[in-house]
Amino acid sequence: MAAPARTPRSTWIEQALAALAEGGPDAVRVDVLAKELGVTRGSFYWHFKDRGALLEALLDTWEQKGADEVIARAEAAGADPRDKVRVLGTSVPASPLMPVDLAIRDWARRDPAVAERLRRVDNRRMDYLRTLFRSFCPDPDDVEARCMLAFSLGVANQSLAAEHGPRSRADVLDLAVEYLLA
Amino acid sequence: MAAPARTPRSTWIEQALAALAEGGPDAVRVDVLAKELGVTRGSFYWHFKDRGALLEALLDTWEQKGADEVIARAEAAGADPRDKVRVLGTSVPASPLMPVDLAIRDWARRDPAVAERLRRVDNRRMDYLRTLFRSFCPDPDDVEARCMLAFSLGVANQSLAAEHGPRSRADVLDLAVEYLLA
DNA sequence: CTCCATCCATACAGTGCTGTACTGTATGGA
DNA sequence: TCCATACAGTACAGCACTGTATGGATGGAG
Repeated sequence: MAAPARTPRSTWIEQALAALAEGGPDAVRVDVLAKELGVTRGSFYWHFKDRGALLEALLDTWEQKGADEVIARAEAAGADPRDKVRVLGTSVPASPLMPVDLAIRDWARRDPAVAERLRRVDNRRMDYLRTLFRSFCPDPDDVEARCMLAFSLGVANQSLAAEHGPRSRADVLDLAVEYLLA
Repeated sequence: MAAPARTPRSTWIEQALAALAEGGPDAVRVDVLAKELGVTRGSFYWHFKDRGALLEALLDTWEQKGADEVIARAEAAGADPRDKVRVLGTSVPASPLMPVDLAIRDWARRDPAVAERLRRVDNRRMDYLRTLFRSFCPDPDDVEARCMLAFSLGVANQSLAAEHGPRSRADVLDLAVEYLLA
């Protein structure tokens, strides 16, 4: 048996995801991560060919669980598709994965390979959303419009700095979701 | 009279905005801009104290015209507030300022000073949106929900990689806007 | 014509990061 | 006991970029 890894690959990837969430891909620096993990870069270059390989690995893990985690949480909400949408409305903005998501979205704007991954993940999410809305909304155009609005709401929420007077953001989010479910 | 500046401050700022739009704040590099402009950094350090000063100037100019330009375009659309919203729906995604906007939005997530500027601009925009929706929508909760959705749509549109089958993105955008105007 | 302000070039020191080569070191299996 | 595996440390070369110091060049004001 091999000795248990002291700083296994997955640890580097996790730390990289955190760095990505905080500062974007440019903040994913090998020696910064090494310092945070309390080791030197000697360890890193045993696990990864180079910095690019880490970025690839990071995107791989994100792409795998990017769509599924959110969908699973919604599915756990019960039978009513409207309830599932409501759960998405409250859990998505609060998710710790959201900052990673936003960073990758920004990254995708300038890296076609990342854009391609994002396309796949977004399509999976959008397909799921459509199944939810279709179940209580007969007109396909209407479904598409509401899905687009719902998805936009989830994505943009974190980025919007606007305030709402007496209302909290969570209140407005609820109002918006109910508007889409009407 | 002084000789006309060969590479005036404003040129540096414009180029910096382009770089920001393409690669985020980390891509705003003094010597890269200098090469693009065909001069050396000697010129830059005559106009600006350091790289930080350029970033500040860049944010200043963005903040000034960030809200007003979009609003002006909507106001020029005629008298009907619904038409103004429609104009926003088609002109905002196509605007060349949109990439800058998105880059700043991402930047704001990690820089409180940028976040503060964004807050001011977003509030100006949101206030304007509210006046539009209020004119044909009596319930304040409803106004807030629709404004949030409309704003989200505008912001998220560029970042969403999802596809819509037979429909084009522009089609879906139209559908969504009409849904909000119903 | 001369002077001064404006603008740009050049050269240099310094920093932060990458990647590579090489050298330990702890652990478990043969 | 010896060796291979899985890490981790050290040292070095190199690159990209920053900021500074200094020295022109150019053109209008006097």
